[in-house]
Amino acid sequence: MSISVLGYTMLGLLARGPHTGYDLVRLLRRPIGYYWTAQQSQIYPQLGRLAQAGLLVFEAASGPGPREKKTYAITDEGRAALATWLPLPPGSHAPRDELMVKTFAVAGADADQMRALYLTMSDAHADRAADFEEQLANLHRAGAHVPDHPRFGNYATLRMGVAYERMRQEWCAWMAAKLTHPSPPRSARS
Amino acid sequence: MSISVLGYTMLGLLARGPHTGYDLVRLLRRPIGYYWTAQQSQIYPQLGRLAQAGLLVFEAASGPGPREKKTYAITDEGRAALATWLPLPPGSHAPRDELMVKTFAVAGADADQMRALYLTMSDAHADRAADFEEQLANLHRAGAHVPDHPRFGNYATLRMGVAYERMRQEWCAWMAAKLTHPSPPRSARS
DNA sequence: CTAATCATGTAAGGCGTTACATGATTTT
DNA sequence: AAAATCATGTAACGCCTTACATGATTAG
Repeated sequence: MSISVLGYTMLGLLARGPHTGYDLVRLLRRPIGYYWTAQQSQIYPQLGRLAQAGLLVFEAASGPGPREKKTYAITDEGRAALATWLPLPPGSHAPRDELMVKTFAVAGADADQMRALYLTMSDAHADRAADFEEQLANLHRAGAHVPDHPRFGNYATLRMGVAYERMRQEWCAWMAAKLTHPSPPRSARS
Repeated sequence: MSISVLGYTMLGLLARGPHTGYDLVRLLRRPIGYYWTAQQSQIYPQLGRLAQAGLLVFEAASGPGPREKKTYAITDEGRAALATWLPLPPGSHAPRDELMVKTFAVAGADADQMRALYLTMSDAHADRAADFEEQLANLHRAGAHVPDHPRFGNYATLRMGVAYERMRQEWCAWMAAKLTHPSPPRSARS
């Protein structure tokens, strides 16, 4: 009976305005998708559960396909449930950082190959940081850096994204440097 | 048939020396547990699968309880499988950052309550950073900052831990400051 | 005419969590 | 005498991923 994090995530999205399930799939990609993801197949059953709990209502209209198109809107009960959940300390979710697992066991692989991995990851994080910074600049221009702005949530989460990607990029570069031979391997010259 | 990340994590641990399943449960807690976790109930079936694949072998001895105590050791095939997997780019795992979900929907809750949440989290991250820094200092003293050291993997992952906790702490403090009233609410003095 | 977009669902299977179950040895 | 530690497993349930299934409208 209790609502999952995905349920609250969707509630948070619908608190900004009514949407279809299809809309939610798209809205969950950016920027929330950087922090929580869900497959399309999870959305529709979850919408059903939230509606059954009275946190959402929907209006059905004839849709493009064989089924009806349903537009969901949050109810007062839904808003209340969200407002109760938000200030609660987050439950600790299982960390899943595969690169750190590899790093822990780094001694078990070839150093040059591992260095290449960290260089690749460093570049990937740099690219992502640049992307996030651009989005952040756009939001700033739109005034979303002010807490009262309706998209301040987007701004704040993206700020975390930038900080994270930069930190990660630096760590990967540090790691690659550590794995660089102090004197590069050449033909033996005693 | 393919080996899960947990399987490789356990292989990485056993690459350092033979252990029982019980040992692995403990070893998975620190520092790997900061980046990947598993329940005890996952360990034993996984050990069975790895042994069946020929990546591990075990010696059985009479144990304290009703069952035999099995000590697992990595095989050459196991070492080879690990060495192949390590330099591969990590698969992207579903992000699960509940605090960012809450942040995205921050407008839906009372600002003072949310500020209290971010302050609590800021303190928690500061404590964790201090803990990690102490562990890191101990490893440094033991010489684990050198890539050839057998516990360099511990050192490198902890370094990420410190950077992460500091970054996170700063962000939480920033967020709390943002939610602080520019002029605190008093009795109206028009 | 073909492909993409809009739109909603179901089914099978894997992974992970919580809880249950047993029992000897060592520490308090 | 009680509690913690050592030690290995099973069962039920839920969440998530992958894949399947349908079909109208719009864009190229």
